[in-house]
Amino acid sequence: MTAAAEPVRPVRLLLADDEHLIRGALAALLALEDDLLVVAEAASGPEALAMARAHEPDVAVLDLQMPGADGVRVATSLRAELPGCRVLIVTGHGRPGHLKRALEAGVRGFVPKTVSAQRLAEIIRTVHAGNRYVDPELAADAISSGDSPLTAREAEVLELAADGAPVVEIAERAALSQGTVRNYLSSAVSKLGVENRHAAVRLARERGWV
Amino acid sequence: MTAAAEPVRPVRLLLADDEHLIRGALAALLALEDDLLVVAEAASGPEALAMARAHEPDVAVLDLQMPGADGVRVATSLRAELPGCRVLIVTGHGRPGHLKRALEAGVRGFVPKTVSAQRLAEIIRTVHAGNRYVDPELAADAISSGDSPLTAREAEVLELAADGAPVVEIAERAALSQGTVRNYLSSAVSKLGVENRHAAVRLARERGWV
DNA sequence: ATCCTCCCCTGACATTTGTCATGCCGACCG
DNA sequence: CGGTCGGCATGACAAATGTCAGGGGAGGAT
Repeated sequence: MTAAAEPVRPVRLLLADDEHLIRGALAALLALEDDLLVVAEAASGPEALAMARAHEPDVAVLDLQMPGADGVRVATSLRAELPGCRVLIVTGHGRPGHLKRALEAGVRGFVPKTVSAQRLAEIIRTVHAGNRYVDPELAADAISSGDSPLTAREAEVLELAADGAPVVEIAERAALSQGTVRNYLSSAVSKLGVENRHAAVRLARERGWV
Repeated sequence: MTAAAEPVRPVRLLLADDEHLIRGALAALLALEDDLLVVAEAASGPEALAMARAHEPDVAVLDLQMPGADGVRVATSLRAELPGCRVLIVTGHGRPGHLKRALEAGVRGFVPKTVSAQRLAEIIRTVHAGNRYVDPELAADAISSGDSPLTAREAEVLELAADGAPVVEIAERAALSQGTVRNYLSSAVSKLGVENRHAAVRLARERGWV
């Protein structure tokens, strides 16, 4: 484990996760790999962004759920500001919609936290080399969930219905008649094959369609 | 860091978390402490129970959300089978109700994953010494959220309503008239000060009242 | 013992939500 | 050009949900 014999420049990493315990542990484990170097850590979305600007890492390893701005949002900003920085998203419970949003934001890797640290190190190298990596199981979920069958208005109305607001309020906010709102809701419910609008909201959220 | 000079018997730990990445990292970090020894790991509730029976650890460090049986359920079983084994629950997003259930199950410690590894090691020692430790912020949340204002039946009906089932079905499963079911739902809604039953379900879940 | 309060339960009524038949408009195709 | 299809929009009707007034019983307080 010497330096002179290894002229390779290490991969510089940014680690962002709001759970100190995990972030610290992860940093310790990744530090064991000779070719990886953690140059910055962050506990929130905005902090991750600031750290990235300051340290210009090669790869940013971001947790999906963080206070301030989630991993995907950070990735979007990073894409614009630091095009050379690859983004790898790590997540606890991977919902199909997140993966889709993430890929659209230019994220290069997407893995659940169930992988081992060694595997993660490999994936970091893969991503750094310019390749993509998404967890096969999450990918399968995303593909099977497919594209949204909802029309623009249906999605809009469903979103307004998300917090349990009554139809009158939705109608007002969407500048529609109550009947029309019910119609879109009903249509969404039948397209999604669920019992009522609340289940529809849940499903659409899971699939990332709202 | 030698052995002969330190005759203390290390604290034997069981680590249970379904996220391999985190569990592995945690094990590595805790291994750095001379007086802590990870003797078993598990990725699910039942597995944690089996491991505990086999290795009889001094302290079980359990994640709250695991497949099979959650941390609190495991703690309950452990309490009966291995009274000498202290339980410490570690959780990502600490909802007030969980803490209450955990303490009732005889858990000795309850901390969020935002603590540092060093702090966790200290807390493990605290718990092993027979003392209790709960994260101050979580404790404050739990106290401020208070006890459930719902009666037994109200909670029961609300739980049956949780997956969006229609009233008729709830009435059937609870062996009540539809009117009664509506009544309990309505009562719960007004007690919780929310708009409709779905919001009530969400709130009650958050507070741990169902 | 009697009152009072709280919980459990019910049916009738008003409101909200879900479903249906229908019309309008723009896009695409023959 | 005329026809057809899918998205947008509406109101009338049926079904589910929420609200109300009230009756019966258990347990604690006076």
